[in-house]
Amino acid sequence: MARGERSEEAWAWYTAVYEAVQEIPHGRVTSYGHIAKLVGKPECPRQVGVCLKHLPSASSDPSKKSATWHSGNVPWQRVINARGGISPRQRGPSGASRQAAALRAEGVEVEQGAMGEFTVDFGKYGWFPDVLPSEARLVESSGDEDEEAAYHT
DNA sequence: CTTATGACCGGAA
DNA sequence: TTTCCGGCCATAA
Repeated sequence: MARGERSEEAWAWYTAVYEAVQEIPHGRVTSYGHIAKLVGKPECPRQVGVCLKHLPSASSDPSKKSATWHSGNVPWQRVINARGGISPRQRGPSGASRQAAALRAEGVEVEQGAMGEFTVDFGKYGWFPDVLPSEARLVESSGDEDEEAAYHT
């Protein structure tokens, strides 16, 4: 592929990830892997983390909204790992604790293990739709030959 | 230029 | 149960 194609592809990837993250309801959480699956790249959960790492901080100055995506409009804190835990950043624990605090602020119970690791109960707060709500709307109007799968808790 | 390593995951051993 | 491995690709050294 052409070199110029790379950046364009990357932009699409970042956009898809950020939009998917924005669909996570308030007070719920999901995993990197699930976001990756929702955007069509189930084998790239790692790159989801890369996107969030690159997510700029929200500008406290409203007149200076340079970036479309930032921590003010993308609920990055609702994305945790598949084990239901907040992975400790390499850069120090402040990031993880900040994420835990952000989740608690919206009503999510975050427990802390003996090792200082933060965990969330997916049984209570997990959000794992088969497809994005925006896409699910399209499925609704399609043929209903597909039998509704039994869904139990 | 080449390696190594991540805000990761699922399956195999 | 645990550990290991391949895959993805942006960055750092």
